[in-house]
Amino acid sequence: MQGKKQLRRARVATYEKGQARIEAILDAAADVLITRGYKKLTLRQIALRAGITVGNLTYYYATKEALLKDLLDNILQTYLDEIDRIAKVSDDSPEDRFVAVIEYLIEDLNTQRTTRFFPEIWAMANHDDYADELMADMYEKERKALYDLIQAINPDLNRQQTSSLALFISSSIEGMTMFVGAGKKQEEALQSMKNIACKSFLQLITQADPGYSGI
Amino acid sequence: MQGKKQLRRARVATYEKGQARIEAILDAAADVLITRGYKKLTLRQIALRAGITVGNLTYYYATKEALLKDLLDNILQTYLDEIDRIAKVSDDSPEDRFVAVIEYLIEDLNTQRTTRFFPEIWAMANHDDYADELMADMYEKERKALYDLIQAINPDLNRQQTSSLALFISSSIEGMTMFVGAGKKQEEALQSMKNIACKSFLQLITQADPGYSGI
DNA sequence: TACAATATAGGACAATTACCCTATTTTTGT
DNA sequence: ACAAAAATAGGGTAATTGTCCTATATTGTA
Repeated sequence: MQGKKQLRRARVATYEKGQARIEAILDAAADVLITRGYKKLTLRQIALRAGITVGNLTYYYATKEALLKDLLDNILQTYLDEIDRIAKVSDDSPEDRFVAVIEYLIEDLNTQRTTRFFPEIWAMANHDDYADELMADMYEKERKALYDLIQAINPDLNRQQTSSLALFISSSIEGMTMFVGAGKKQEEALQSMKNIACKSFLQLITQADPGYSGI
Repeated sequence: MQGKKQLRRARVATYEKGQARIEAILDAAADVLITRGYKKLTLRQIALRAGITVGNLTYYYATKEALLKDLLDNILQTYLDEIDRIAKVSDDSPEDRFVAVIEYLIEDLNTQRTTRFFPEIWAMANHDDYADELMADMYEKERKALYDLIQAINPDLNRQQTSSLALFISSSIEGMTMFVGAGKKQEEALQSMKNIACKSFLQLITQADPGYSGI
């Protein structure tokens, strides 16, 4: 039907050595993307960083596209797992869990992995359907976690209000990526941002008359 | 001293034709960057879009780097001019001017020029010192405009509090770039975001006891 | 109208890229 | 221990890239 390549994923590595190699390749790719950027994310750079030859690299990933898919899957899943883990700690009150999630997301900006990787993905998503889809999935799940927490804090909010708040909160935090945290000029401002964010978000959620009914 | 190229800017075009050509080149480059992304931003693509030959293109820009500098300067300056223009309308109350700036920034997300261009710049800034510097300058000026408005609304806030608020507000809005507006799934949410943002930001500014004094 | 400056086209170039192919080495199950 | 499978290395290739060069065409002005 279409002229696309068949192999959309990594070769199935049966031996332990092969499995470890695939991990090493993905680690190397992430490292190149973070330190050198998407433009320099070449098979040769990846192979070099992984300590193997290009021939060996293409044995595991027949196409660069397949490698990229695995790389994105891999990294985004890490973040989703962490969000789920934190949001589901049921010991604390909804407010405490909400604050914990917000603080985790903002503190995560202290890692170069986050501050460098996400802008690359956002740019990729502008022109790569797969990256766009995967990113949309991730943020949808993040908003779902926020949605549930907001509902638990203030059940009087309707669906529309809760969704809008989740979207506002999620995008607010993502926006800090370019300004605070690892390697940024406003690095020391991270604590202030946490304080303002928590205070402001909780105020939005708990106030009786939310004047942002939407549409 | 260093082996860098000399020509950091466009050739000085003395004739009208040359001036118009440089504009056409920058327009074409912006178009390619927005529609195809940084990876496809090649001299051949730019020349094609501008309707000239590569030979002619390199006559005006001896290096790709020089073209990129002019391109970034050009686009970022557009945004700065607009922010200045709006913030300095002195007829209205500080609150009204503040809301006008916030609404302008969010409504601007309805243009593909904004939603596509900025993620590309953010990614570039991660690995290109010039892009990083230029971007930092632009946002610093944006925060300065917000700083003045916040101070006018609530003079009781100290420097630290005002700066933190400006940073929070600015980054909050930038974060919406990936989620609402032109070509995004949450496109219809733009109005909700405007409402929530204005309400929330004004609340932060005007409340008597800001518990986010920071460091 | 000449003529010098400016603008344009077209091709050549070395470097880099993703991908492919084949020969060789290493690993594993029997 | 041995054969089959898996893993690895190394080189080859066509396509694309930024830059350079030279020959014409166009323009403004003395």
